[in-house]
Amino acid sequence: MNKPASSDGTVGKALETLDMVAELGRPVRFTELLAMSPHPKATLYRLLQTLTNQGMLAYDEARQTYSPGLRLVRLAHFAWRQSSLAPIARPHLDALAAAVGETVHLAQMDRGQVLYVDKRNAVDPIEMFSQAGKVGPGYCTGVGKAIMAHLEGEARQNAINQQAFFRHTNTTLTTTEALEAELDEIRSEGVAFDREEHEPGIICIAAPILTEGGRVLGALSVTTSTSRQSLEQLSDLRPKVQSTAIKIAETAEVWQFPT
Amino acid sequence: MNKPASSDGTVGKALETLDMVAELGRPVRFTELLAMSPHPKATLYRLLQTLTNQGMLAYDEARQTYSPGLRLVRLAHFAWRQSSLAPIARPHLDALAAAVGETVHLAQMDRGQVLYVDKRNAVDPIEMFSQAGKVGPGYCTGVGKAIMAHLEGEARQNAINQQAFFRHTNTTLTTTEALEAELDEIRSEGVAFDREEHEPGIICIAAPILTEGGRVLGALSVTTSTSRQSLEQLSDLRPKVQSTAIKIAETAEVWQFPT
DNA sequence: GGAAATGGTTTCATTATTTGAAACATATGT
DNA sequence: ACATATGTTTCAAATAATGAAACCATTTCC
Repeated sequence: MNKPASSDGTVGKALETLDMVAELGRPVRFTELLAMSPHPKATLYRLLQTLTNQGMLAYDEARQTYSPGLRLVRLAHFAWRQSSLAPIARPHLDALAAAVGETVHLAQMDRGQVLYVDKRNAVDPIEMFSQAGKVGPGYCTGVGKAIMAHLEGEARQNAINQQAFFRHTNTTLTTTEALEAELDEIRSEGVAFDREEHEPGIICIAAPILTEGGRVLGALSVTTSTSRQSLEQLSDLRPKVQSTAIKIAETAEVWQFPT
Repeated sequence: MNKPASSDGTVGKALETLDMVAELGRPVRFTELLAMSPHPKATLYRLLQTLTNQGMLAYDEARQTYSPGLRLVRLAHFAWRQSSLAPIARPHLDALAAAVGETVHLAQMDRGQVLYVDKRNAVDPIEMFSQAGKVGPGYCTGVGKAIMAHLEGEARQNAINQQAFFRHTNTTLTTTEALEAELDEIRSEGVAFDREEHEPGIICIAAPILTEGGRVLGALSVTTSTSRQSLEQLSDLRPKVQSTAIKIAETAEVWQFPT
């Protein structure tokens, strides 16, 4: 009886494998996967075959490499429409972006990481390179902290435990204690700031999107660089950011968005 | 020994179930799924549990409903970047859209259906998975026919066999014979037209994206309405559409896009 | 040219997971 | 309280997954 980290039978293993391929972000050969996989050759081979049959992976005959398959794009379309805040938040994000003229992000939490579900880029007519679907760390982004600050009890501990606490810059919070203190602060403050904790020169203000009952659905942020605005200037945007968050929450409530 | 359509063991069943939930496009209750599922109660129950654990489905406690989960969005991000033509085609689509001032679609084939992987809308800018990830029929869209026309032998028959041949309008092709004749025509012509076959008043011109070796990677189209342009006017765009298709193919070749 | 290595695929007896009818819970309505 | 609809758990039987090893096909090295 051995415990392979965490998995739901064969399906779990298959999906873990799919993740491995996807997160590499480039075509991979069988052998390379074998090296990082916990499974023996034959098992991995069949997992990959199954995933390929199913269109979850694409196999390039010529190069003998695997990549994530297009079936995922199709499935994600539905997920994005139904389970993300993006469709609901759209007009509000548009308005906010127009008003502040800076980059605006909309994010939700997915297994301890921040998942960006929509974005407005002030200047260029959209960096269409799929920002939706990108993931980022929770402990050193404005949206991540804003969301975590409003998680309760177990969910919060869970999220905190999943953080990597890698020191990206010298302001990055690198301990659970520091993060917890910051989250309490954010909770009472109502907004979160990213003080160059993820990337030097990049700062943001973020507000949680909270339901009537206090459940956190996601967060949104306005991001800028220290060369353009100071933290103080950013914090002047608080009313706009918060009211946008509230409007999104209200719209979600009307639409009966699942929590 | 019974043959449940087509499946790869447990993983196949799980993914089929995931598809079912996703394609309904709205939250579903257990019982509703049970009705359409080939599996007994307990089996379906556990499949759903597994998928939920894995983040492929989201379960709304309050409403007791399942929806596609956000993990899909995250996975699809990678799929879209790696396995779709969209990143490669981006500048070319931009240019074409600017030149023609009409809606431009980029599509690939996924299991007999047209999968739109990018879009330019003359007016409003795009949101990621709202357009990308959408699927449409193959037999009555310009892109669908353009792609199928350049599939060879078995692949082509396969694609044809997967068509539903539902009569959307009175110009819709509703038999394999009619479609095959049309595909031959398209192949020799080089471009495909949608003559209001899918929606009344909507017409388009589409060109296949072909590799050096004649393999079809996808197709792109310019869509308009009969109130704005006639078929004849649309066909004047042929040079622009075709040269864009060629440029995309060349870029794909340089980038070693997997076929 | 031949040997060895590399990378991918298949076999098959063993083992573990999945299965599903039925019993059990837990609401929701009468 | 009763009935009904819906969701969850049990457990022996059926099935599918496993993985060591053999196999096949290329490429690389001597």
